[in-house]
Amino acid sequence: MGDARNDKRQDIHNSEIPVLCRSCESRHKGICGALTSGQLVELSKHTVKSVYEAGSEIFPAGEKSARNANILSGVVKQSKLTSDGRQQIVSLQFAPDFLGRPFGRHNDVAVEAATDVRVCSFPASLTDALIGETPELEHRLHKQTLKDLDQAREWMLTLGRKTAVEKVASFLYLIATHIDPEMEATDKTVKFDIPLKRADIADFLGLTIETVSRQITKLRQTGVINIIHNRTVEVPDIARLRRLTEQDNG
Amino acid sequence: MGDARNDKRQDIHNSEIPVLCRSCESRHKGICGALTSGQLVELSKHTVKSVYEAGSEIFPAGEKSARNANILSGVVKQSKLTSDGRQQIVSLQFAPDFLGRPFGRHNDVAVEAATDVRVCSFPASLTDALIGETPELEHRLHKQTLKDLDQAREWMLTLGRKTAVEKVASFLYLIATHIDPEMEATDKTVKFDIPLKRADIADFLGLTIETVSRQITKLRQTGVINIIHNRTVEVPDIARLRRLTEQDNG
DNA sequence: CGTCCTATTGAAATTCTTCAACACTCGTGG
DNA sequence: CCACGAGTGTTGAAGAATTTCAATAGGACG
Repeated sequence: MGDARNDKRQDIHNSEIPVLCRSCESRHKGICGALTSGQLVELSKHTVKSVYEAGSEIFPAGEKSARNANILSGVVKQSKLTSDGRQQIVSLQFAPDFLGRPFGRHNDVAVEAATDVRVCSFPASLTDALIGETPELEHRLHKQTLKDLDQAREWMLTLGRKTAVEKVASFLYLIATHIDPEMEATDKTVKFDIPLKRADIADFLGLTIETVSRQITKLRQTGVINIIHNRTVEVPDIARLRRLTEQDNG
Repeated sequence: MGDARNDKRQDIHNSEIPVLCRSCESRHKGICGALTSGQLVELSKHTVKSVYEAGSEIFPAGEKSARNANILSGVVKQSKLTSDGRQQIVSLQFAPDFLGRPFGRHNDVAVEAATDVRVCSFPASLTDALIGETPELEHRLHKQTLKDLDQAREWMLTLGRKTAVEKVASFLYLIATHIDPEMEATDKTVKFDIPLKRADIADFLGLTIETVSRQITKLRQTGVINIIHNRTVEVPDIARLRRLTEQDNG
């Protein structure tokens, strides 16, 4: 990050870092990088690693979650429901993102595993206490919230103003660039697995399953993508896909 | 807020508070409440009050804004554009919200006055410096960012999964409850001015002007609202309007 | 082998948009 | 005082995009 505020990390020696945290991405890119080794030791005493199967619920909607977590691997979806059951996915999150709300705010969003997911969870009260003693921790959480806000607003443009093909192209482009950020620049063929099933893609794009399927077919027929298998996609020309995210001819 | 972290405000005496700030809503409900009187004096030396006419640009899109601001009055819209000119409003903001991005992050959003707007602006570098010395300030900014994120996600559900009538009802309900938060509970007839023109409402809802107009007509014909004048609306039964935000029959 | 889950495809129905015409308000200037 | 034009909002009819309903196919698993 090159952030001057990270100075306090200097007192961390590898030998003092809990085994649990040694190889964890959150310690570098995630929020745990704001903590001293002493704090990490304290945190790790209350920490549980767990695994959620694809489709299972991590935190229920509409409750102050008693625990927070860091994503270790997998993709997490957050979704909202209307009273009559229509669903909208409002966020996809990847390792090493933080899950849950600080300050006891309740969050009217259901948190579910989209793929199999591994997380490292700890009591929410502990997060709040650590925030109180470590401004750098709040700073990191704040930066993630700003990033989440940017992504939400970017997606509002997609939901409100893009056509069905553009939406599907935007989704594929989002996944491709999240799997490997380098991918944005490359001119080589790019191959990846879509971490969602069609129903989830539809709920993320504000479309029906059928429309998603038809648009994928259209992208395949025009050579923008190759479908290796339902979930496995090849993109021969990522720049062409990116162009399609904003103009459905092209 | 009843927040224990506000202790440092005890050293503020009214006599020491800059004239500029004395009657400002931001000092209580906004971010300035995190500052000591000394910091307020310092801030006020670099502060400018300005007025923007409805439709004028406050900060351009895609630049690191050199200044930040607090809204004193009026409604501010933030919008995103596709390369071919389609527009989506991603946020409406009211006094005493903070405008601009801390930490020199650039923000790919155009900030415009929806109504006539008064703001109190100051150099972004000063905000960053104050954040460094006052954790409570970052805490308040963080809380506003969390609120913005919740609103963005709520609106994603509206954009992705609601019908045209539901969208317009959601918009009217949003405005009604923002004009006066008490309004949510009342069973009396509620009257207010819509702060946006039809084109803006359309850009906020992901619809066309014509569809917005037709849905407003429909709501009028079914007695859900009375149109006093183009921008002036009466809602006889706010609970009925709220019900319409999630099911277009009702 | 049958069943469940996931995904695709077709045809009809619906919703929303596009294009076009018209109405209202407000300010300017003859 | 009235005419004119710009900006804003409404309405109708035709067209396009997406959804809905229905049928089918493939894979995973007991």
